[in-house]
Parts: sequence; C-alpha cells; structure tokens
Amino acid sequence: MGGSCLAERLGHYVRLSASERVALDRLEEHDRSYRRGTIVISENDAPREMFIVRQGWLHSSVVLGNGSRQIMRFQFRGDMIGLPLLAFPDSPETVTAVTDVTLCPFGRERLAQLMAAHPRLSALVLALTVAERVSLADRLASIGRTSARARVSSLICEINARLRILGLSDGGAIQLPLTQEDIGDATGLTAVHVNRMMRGLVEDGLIERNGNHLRVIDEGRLCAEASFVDRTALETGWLPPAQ
Amino acid sequence: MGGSCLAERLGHYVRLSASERVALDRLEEHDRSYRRGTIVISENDAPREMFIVRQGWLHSSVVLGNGSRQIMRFQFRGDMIGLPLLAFPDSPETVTAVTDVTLCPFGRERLAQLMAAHPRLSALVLALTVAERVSLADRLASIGRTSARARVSSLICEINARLRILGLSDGGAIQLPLTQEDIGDATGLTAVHVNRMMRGLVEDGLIERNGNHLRVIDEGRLCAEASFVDRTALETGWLPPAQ
DNA sequence: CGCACCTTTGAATGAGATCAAAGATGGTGG
DNA sequence: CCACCATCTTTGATCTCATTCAAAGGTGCG
Repeated sequence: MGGSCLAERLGHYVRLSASERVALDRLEEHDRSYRRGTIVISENDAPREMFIVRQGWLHSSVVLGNGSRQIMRFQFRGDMIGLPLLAFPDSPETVTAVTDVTLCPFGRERLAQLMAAHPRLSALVLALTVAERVSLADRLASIGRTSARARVSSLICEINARLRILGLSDGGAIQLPLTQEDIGDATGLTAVHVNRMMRGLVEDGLIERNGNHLRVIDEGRLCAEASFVDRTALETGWLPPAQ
Repeated sequence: MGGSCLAERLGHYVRLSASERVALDRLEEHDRSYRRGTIVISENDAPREMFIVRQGWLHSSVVLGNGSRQIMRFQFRGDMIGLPLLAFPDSPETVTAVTDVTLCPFGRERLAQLMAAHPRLSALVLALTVAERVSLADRLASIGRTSARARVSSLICEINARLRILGLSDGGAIQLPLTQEDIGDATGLTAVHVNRMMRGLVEDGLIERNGNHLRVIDEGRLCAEASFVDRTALETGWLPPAQ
C-alpha cells in the first residue's frame, strides 16, 4: 500500500516523528476506488466520512438555483476531501471524480483522536486548511476582478504549480483531463468563451495543447497576466513540538 | 474588559470548561484600538500577530495587478483576523478597519500553546476555519455564476445572517457602514451598477435604505433570489473531550 | 459655509453570453 | 477491426448585461 499520502505531503513541510507517521498511516488504513465521473460526495447529503486522495483528480462543485455549476477547487494526491463535515452535517458541495481515483476514507472521530494525540499535526492540518482558504480567495479575486483571459491563465498556473510539487508536471507539460465546460465552470465562463481564450493563449505562444496534454511555454508571462501567486510553500516555524 | 470574544463565539457551539475559558481569556489579554480606515495588516507585509475582533467591522481585500480591488470577507466581533500568518510569512491580504475597531492581538506561539493544551479548542478552531472556507466558496459561486442583482442580494443576506447571531440585526434592520464602492469590490461589480441593483431591490420591496441604515423586508425572497444558504450553525458532535 | 466624498442618473460602449451548426475525437458494441 | 454514436471542440453571428464615461444632486464633516 505504500506510506500515507498525507504523510508524504506533510513531510514536505516538517520532519515527521515515528509516532506521527504511525498515526497518519492509520488515517489511510482503508482505500476505495471509484470510476471517473463518479459522485463521491453529494451536495446536501450527510456523508459519514472524509477522504484523503491517494490517486487521481477530483473536483468539488455546487449547482445553483439557476441550474449553473461552479467548480470550487480541484483535488490531487495528498489532498483532504470532505472537510466541511467537520463543520456541517450536510455537505455544502458535490465531490466528483474527474479521473479514476483511489481514496482513503476516515471518520471524524479518527481525526479527533489524531488531533488530541498530536498537537503538531493538528496545527499543520489547520495551516493546510488556512492555505486552502487563501487559495480560494485568490480564485475569488481572479473571477471577481479579472478578464476572461486572465481567469483561464490563472487556473492553468494554479494547476501547474500544484502538480509540479507532486512531480506531475514535466517542465510545464501536464495531463489536463478537463473539458472546456469544466474549465468554464471553474472560471465562471462559458465553454465557448473558454475555447476562444485558450486559442488566444496558444496563438500568443503562452501554452501548447493537444488532446488532454497541455504544456506551459512561458510561465512567467502567463502568471504575470493572471496576477497569479504560488501558494504551495508553507510556513511552519511556529508549530508546537512533535509528539 | 469583559470575557473573551472568541469564548463568547465558541460558547454558542459548546459548553466551555473553566480551563478552556482561562486559555481563551489569555489570547485576549491585550487590546488595541484603530480608527476607521486604518490598515491593520498590509498585503505582502510580514505581520507578527493575529487578532480577535472585539468591536467594530473590518474587511480583508487584495489589490490586483490591474489596480482593482477585491474584498474577500467582512469581519465582526469574535472573528479571527490574520490567520494566513499560520501558513505564510507574508500576508496575502490587506485588512482594513471599516469602522473604529478594538482588536486583541496574539502571536502564533500563543495559539500553538493553546492548541497543544486544548485539543477540543484546537478542533473547534479548525471547524471555524473550515466553515469560513465554505462561506468563501459560497461567495465564489455567487460571483462566478449569478447575476449582479443576485450577488448584491447574497451579500446582504450573508451580512444580515452574521450580524443576527451577534445580536446586531434588529428584525432585519442593520447598520451598513459600506459605500457602494465597497459593495462593488465585494461582489465584483462597479459602484454604479451596485447603485442600480440596490434601487431595484428597494423598488421591489425587498429592502429599505436610508443612509447607513438598511432593513431587510422580505428575507425569504431575497435569500431565494440569491441562492443564499445560512452557514452560521456549526456541527460539534464529533469534537474530542474538553480538557 | 464650503469642500470632499458619496449617490444617482443618463448615454454609449464593450466583454462575454447565447444561439446555431459544422468538424474532431474517442469509446463501444457488433 | 471497423462503424457508429455520443461527446467535445471550434467557428460565426447576434444579443445583453454590466462597464465606462460624464455630470448633476446629496450629505456630512471640519
């Protein structure tokens, strides 16, 4: 089964103690696979579990009264899914598998135990949640205050930056298993307009595409146009000592 | 000085133990006042402290490369400010006092101590952060996928719901110390268009205004138009035992 | 009282949506 | 292995909601 994916991620930021590592492994005792397209958590359902992503892409979204969909965020290996369960009995969002995925389910009580026993992991999970909040805020600013072209650029920059630290971006070349409709739902645009913007980016030599394959050519210019800030680094100097 | 504002808020969700109460009081040992308009934390600065709001309104915002501003969220009594310091050395956002405010500063180490000593408070702070993330996601969907009128309605609904649990909404009547420019920056609209939308809401009998005073007349219809969901309740059944 | 800031209104402009239809692509079953 | 069907991409024409520009009232603070 290999080590815990969450441990792998947290290991980027701190040197985990043996007992922390054991505790994290226990969060991922079980795993479960889903086909692409599967709805893992459904809006307004009352899920009993959260998940850690072991393999594959997912996204979380909501559908509004007018029938349109907003994709909030994409989730990759090592990401935690379904955390709203910590605050609300009913899920505020739908989580969908974009590709075939493998997930490790865990319950609230299990997390509570871990937090009680390991203050440093507790603090680290809080820091990760805060970082995700900041990342959402970046997206908010992008959608609220920038042009269609900048919104698409920003999404590409974010996905590329996040895949890079997972070793899934080969010099800017990534697998992008999204339809233009998906990209539109993530950026607040129509699929038609996403198409026009992406062709523009190709024409201007910022990216290349064929099929699901995308390559960022001029990352500096792409990020600059998008006002994109990389949030993948994390400050950890303040954490309490390991247990 | 009265009790801790954060304790007051957390007390809505759980019955705090004596020792938890003492720990929370220590977070708010000091306080500091700022005039309205003051920038409390500046984007890209490296703040040394976070704050708990004791009195007044603030907002957090970013300014993008094109010069426009996006307001992410408004903060009221009992809200925590500057949490990004837990994840990033430089602040990703500017925090500004909308009215005269009183804030209680505290450092990361102080929070780390509290989390190490009080697993339940730890979990509760995590739950609050998750809830705020969900609330941001709601805003994202509002801005990404709804009309100008719905966005303004949604903002009014959210502010009203949050002020209500603080006892600051008198049957839908609230103090709204915001310019239409502020509302525009929060909803991704221009001040001019905000003006037209608000007059529309008044004409249709959904709200009333004069000066800084706003009254929600038909909350049901306003929330329905905005696809607004109240996120002020919090699930706490899973928390570890109090210390 | 006067000035700065905010709200309100109108007219022109424009970015992105909508509508429609023609190519591509790929997965599935025969 | 190939043909077919569903889904996705691409392109063009038109429309609309929100922006932009401009200027005239209000309001409150110093």
